[in-house]
Amino acid sequence: MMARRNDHSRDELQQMALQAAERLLDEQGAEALSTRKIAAAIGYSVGSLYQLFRNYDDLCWQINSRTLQQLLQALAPHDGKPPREALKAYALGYLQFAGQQPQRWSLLFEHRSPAELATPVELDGAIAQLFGLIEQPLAALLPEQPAQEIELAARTLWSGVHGVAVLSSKDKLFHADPGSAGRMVTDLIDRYLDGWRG
Amino acid sequence: MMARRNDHSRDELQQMALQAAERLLDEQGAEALSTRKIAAAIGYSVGSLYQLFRNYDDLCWQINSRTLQQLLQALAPHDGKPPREALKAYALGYLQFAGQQPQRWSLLFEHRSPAELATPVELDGAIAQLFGLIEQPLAALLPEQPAQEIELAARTLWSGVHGVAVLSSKDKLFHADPGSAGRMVTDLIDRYLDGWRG
DNA sequence: GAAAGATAGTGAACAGCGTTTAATTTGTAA
DNA sequence: TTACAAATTAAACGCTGTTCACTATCTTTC
Repeated sequence: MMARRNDHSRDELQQMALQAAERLLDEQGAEALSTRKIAAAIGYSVGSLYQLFRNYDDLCWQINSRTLQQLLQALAPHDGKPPREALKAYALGYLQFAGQQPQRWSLLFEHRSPAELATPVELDGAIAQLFGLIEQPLAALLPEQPAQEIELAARTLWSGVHGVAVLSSKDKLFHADPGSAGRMVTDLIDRYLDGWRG
Repeated sequence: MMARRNDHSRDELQQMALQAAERLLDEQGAEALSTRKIAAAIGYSVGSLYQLFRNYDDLCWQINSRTLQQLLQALAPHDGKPPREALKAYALGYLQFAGQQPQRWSLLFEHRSPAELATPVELDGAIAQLFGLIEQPLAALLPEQPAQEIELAARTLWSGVHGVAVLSSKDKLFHADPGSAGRMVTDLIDRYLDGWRG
């Protein structure tokens, strides 16, 4: 009744585990995630999980990598818009994603790994990709600025949007109005961009 | 050789525990914090800790409350400055604090408690206090704006600064220049404020 | 001062966690 | 059919937060 070798390939098993983990994450939060629960959810023992993932942090990173891909996909449709609208649409999409996927968002930005384990390059790359997305409309809006200035402005502006998303997702903005976060990011973008005109 | 009732009062013990916890936190990170280590550090057993704190989250919240007080104290000296300088000084102080106390900062903003446990009012109050600190110079800079608008602008601007601090403390800004975070927050404040002139 | 009561303090226990490993089952190849 | 290799498991280790019966200590009362 145990040890079925050809039921699923390694990759299939990996996908099954990640999906089960994401389900648990969504339903019970990051605190409740555990290797044993994930293993039980796919009908395997804990030890088998360790043939698919190097350790628990590796598993979390793979979830985060998928989350980041989904986030980038959610932002993609706003590609062709006029620069300022594109920036606002990215920001609102960012906010919306954080609001709709609170647990995955939380795992993405709050998962602490032991200091000695470095975050995988793949994850960092996706974040860099996100910054790159912002640079394009920003460069269009500030044509006289050198690339380096655009780079810094993109990071500045997007850090700001990220900050709103973070505090908003934790209900730390102290504003009863649920739409205030949206107004805040569009306001931030408008003011910041207008500030460059002077 | 055990059970010394009059060596320390309840309050003394509580302070000892919090100090020991902060020391462990600073030296080994939030991951390494544990009730047993804290108890051992003050020469008591685990069970005794539970007479001082309702649970581990309560202990973390008390650490966070102290951290927040220290942060507010670090910002206090910039009270009297001209509005725009005050805002920048607050922002730089915020950044500096995050950089100098990375572990406490991390615990403050990333400690996840089981969802059913609500964050204590005391903590929320300190965050509200922080927002209030920003509203003053902002109101001076935008005298024609109604109080509600100032409130929202303070949250917007400070969320932005917070975002820079968060990404900066995690080295997710991808900027070799270590001073770039400082330039980013002052840039953010300047542009945002200038944006209001139009 | 002795007895009684209250409480600070203990340490073992429980259930859970991530992780490793010896042993076993399975599929494949000789 | 036998031998080998790989997948899978169960048990174990050391850790975690938390609880609880028990003991040692102090305080109060007689």
